Amino acid sequence: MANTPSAHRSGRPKDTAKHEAILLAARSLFASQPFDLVTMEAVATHAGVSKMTVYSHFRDKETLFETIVATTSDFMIAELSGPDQGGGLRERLIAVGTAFLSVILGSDICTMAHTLPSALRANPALAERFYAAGPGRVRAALAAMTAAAAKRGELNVDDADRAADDLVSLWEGSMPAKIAFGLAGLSTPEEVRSRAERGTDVFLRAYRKD
Amino acid sequence: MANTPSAHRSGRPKDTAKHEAILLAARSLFASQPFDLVTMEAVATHAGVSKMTVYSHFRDKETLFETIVATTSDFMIAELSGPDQGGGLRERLIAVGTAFLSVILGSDICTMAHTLPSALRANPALAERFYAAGPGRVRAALAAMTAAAAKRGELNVDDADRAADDLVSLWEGSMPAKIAFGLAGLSTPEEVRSRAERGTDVFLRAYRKD
DNA sequence: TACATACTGGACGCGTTGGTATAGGAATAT
DNA sequence: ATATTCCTATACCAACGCGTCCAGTATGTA
Repeated sequence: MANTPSAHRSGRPKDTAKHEAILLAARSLFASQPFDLVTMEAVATHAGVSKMTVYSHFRDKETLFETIVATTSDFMIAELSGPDQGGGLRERLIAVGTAFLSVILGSDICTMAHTLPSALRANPALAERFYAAGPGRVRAALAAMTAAAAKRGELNVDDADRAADDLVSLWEGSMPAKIAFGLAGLSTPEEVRSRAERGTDVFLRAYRKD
Repeated sequence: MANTPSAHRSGRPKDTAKHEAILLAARSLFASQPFDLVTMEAVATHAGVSKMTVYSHFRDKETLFETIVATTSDFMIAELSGPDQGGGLRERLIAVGTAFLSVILGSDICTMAHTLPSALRANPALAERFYAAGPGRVRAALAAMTAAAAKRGELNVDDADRAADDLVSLWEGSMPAKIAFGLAGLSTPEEVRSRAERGTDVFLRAYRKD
């Protein structure tokens, strides 16, 4: 667990600015390279802090990494729980798709999310939590939305889970693979929006009630 | 480069069986864990061979890894260059999809293909080659197929590249992500076939000429 | 002021790993 | 038979990275 700077009885309190600087530097480094290549020395240097200070705020490297993952996971959940209600089906799907893609393709999380799995072969529980908080959560929500739309007669879906799978796949396209291979960088908000619209339209062409 | 066992002028020739054993062990290890965690000692032990023998067959760790990647890449190309001609459009697409998915989801390549990118941040040329030999090659072939089908009036495609992207995405679904996160293992041939058929059908529903 | 805690900077122990050196034994071509 | 090359086993080196210790200094509370 992290040593969150809390109330002290006496003495000099921990510098919360340094705490944040360490987290920021660590996030940046973990996002740009796999776990094993990130050195605690680099984290300290990048944060403008002594290595001992890093160890004073976080017990060890794994604890630091877990803290980053946990806060990132929380951020994803917060991002995705926003757009629930809205106009028509197409607009609602595009809104969810935009929120999802902006996290997956448009933030510094994206590189980390794709270097994470290979680094977490030894920690499956954490990987599962990460997946559940991200793509898994979105798919579940989308399955519910498509099922409801089918009940209203707007869509023609046999299997809601598979339909949700298809929709997410159409949104993402080949971007995750390209990012994982280092052949694509961060997407702009315009690209994200465009992908969400196009994927949604293709999805509706395949699943529309005619 | 690999020291392929070649003709000798005199003396004891290199044992090709050991050469293969080293490659097999290395492939298995590189497939199950990222580059940095694979030790040459483990390769030697796993191959039932002395560490010195490994270095006698391959100059260093990177050369060994490159050899694995190159042969794997060649294997992908060979697998995918098979199904070109066939019956109707749907059958041809399903054939290509099955060949593609059986490599991506059904062979030991799949785990390596997803641990590879994070290990190759420092070697973009190799990553690009690997991508081009796999998904890139399929996408190019599919773009040509869909463009031809559109010209024949069978499909309604505005952008052949994007259509190919959509088709591959529908084939893959969430499987690459799940594999990367260790939440899914090798797929059976039946699952591969099923995914190829379903993805193709959804694609055709979205892009059929009506 | 006195005390307690945070931070720095460097040095270091320890384990791991890539790669080398060496010595002895085994297999094969000539 | 002999030279040559392969293979093994072990010891060894250098580099690296995590985590710790320590002495000194800065900065807060009581």
